[in-house]
Amino acid sequence: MRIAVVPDFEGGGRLQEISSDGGSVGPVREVADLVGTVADYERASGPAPRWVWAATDEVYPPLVERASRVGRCHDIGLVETLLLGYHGRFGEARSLGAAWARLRGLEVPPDPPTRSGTGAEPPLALFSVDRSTLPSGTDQLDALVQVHADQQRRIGRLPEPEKFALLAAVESAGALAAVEMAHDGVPWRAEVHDEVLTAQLGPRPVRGVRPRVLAELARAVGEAFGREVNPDSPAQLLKAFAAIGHPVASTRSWEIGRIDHPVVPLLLRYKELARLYSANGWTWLDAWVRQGRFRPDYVAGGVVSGRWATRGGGALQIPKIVRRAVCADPGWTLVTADAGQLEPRILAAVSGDRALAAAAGSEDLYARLGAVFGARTVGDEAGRQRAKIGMLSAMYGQTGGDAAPLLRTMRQAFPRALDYVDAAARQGEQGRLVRSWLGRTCPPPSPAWRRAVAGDGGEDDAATRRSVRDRGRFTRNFVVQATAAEWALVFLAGVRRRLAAAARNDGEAQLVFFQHDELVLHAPVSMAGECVELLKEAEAETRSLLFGKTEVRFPLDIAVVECYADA
DNA sequence: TCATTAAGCCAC
DNA sequence: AAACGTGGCTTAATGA
Repeated sequence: MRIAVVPDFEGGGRLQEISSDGGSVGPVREVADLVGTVADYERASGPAPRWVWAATDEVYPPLVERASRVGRCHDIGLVETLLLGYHGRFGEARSLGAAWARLRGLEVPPDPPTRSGTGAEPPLALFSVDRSTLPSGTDQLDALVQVHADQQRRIGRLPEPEKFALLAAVESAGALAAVEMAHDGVPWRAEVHDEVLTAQLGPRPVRGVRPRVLAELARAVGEAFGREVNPDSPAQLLKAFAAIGHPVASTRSWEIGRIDHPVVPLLLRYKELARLYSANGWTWLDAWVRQGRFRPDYVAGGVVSGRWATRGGGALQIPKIVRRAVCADPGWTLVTADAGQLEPRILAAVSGDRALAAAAGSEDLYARLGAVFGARTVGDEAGRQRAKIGMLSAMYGQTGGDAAPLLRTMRQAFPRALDYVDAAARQGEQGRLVRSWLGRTCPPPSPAWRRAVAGDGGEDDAATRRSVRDRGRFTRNFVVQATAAEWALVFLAGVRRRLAAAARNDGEAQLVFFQHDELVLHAPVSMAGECVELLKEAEAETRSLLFGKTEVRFPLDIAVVECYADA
């Protein structure tokens, strides 16, 4: 059963039961207490409803705020984005109002501007404002029901409707999880974070002053150069290096690291610490951690490949050293699950390459590949490294450095896998679209790209060739990265469903962090074993839902730890 | 003065 | 070893 719901933003709303194809509809219900009504439906026996609403990030937060969680939903905006993308219409407006306008042949309203993040500040109003793009006077519930029915029809007409329906379901489930994780937050010990910072940088300075260690390093860098230099200024560094007889093309760490001069270690250390200070220092701590929780503002489906993005807080780039501050509450534990070597395993599964699939049946795929790259023994680390670079080159389109001979070896040993990514690259270079396993579609090239490639001769040939190759690398990587992202979404949805079933009462065993191919659960110590089992079950389910019977394995690196840094 | 761009580095 | 995909975020530099 599906239930379309439109909140009135005063605590109530209107609902209507609909069939899954959207065809038959029940009577409209008007309720004053939406939270209670949703909870009643979720508690009722029988199959759980799938809530159909315009946008999860608008409708769901007030429910979660009042401890009313749902199992499943259909997010009209996210599904519209996927459907538009499938037909090469990436970037067109995706709101309910836009979809309704297209359905009715009316002028399509632009999407409302995205709200900005609030940092650690809690949202002001319990019920957010109505950001509907429907023309005033339109029956919002009626529009919702019609657009939903239309989306289901459009999915049904696709070549592989079941796959796309799965994609729509997990994209929506991800949106639910994103709201819940933003609410629950990552357990974060500010005092541990402060200890890490103090150990690295010296005590917290007053506003506007460099921490002691950074100030000392900056002074030492200046002395080594024989002139005053702001180490934060690439332009000044370039001049300073030229002045000491070591001209460099850039001030990137790896390039500077090759220079033999006493300033180099000082500068590299400065860069490392300056990064920590500015990106995840005390300012970040003040802005993003409150009452022992870091609450990232996730943007489900925010990346073209289907990965998530974040708005402020940089939750997807938390440096390793800072993870020391992520600690379970007393009596609780963290259960982390990392899908190791996910992308090459995905390539093995989607390409159907027998040899690669066989290697992907083992725990360490790269080690198994080592033999192909001249490793004499199983533990030959150099052979394993060559295998890894060869594999990554195939998936990322690297051609420089040592990649070329390794790629030739890859092509010989794993022809079908290489054909798969090569074909995607060719499609891209021809300006065509490529899709993930479930049907997420890459954006088309820009009009400027098409003009340049169509080429009336006057264009810069080298630049055009480069943008063609860039596009090829993008589509080459897209087919793998986007499928890996949907593996992660299916997994996430499975874990989330199992956690809800395992909950003994509200608030137990939460999903608190999701980072591309890695999940972190925060659970009472007594539930750790249960969580480990549930993660393994979800992996098995994910594998079979996506790829049916396959030799490929997706081994999870699971750790039960007090601190994330120990995972 | 404020908005935008470039460079650089963090994560996967 | 160092021109290889997706991003976010910060500072310096540039421009209106």
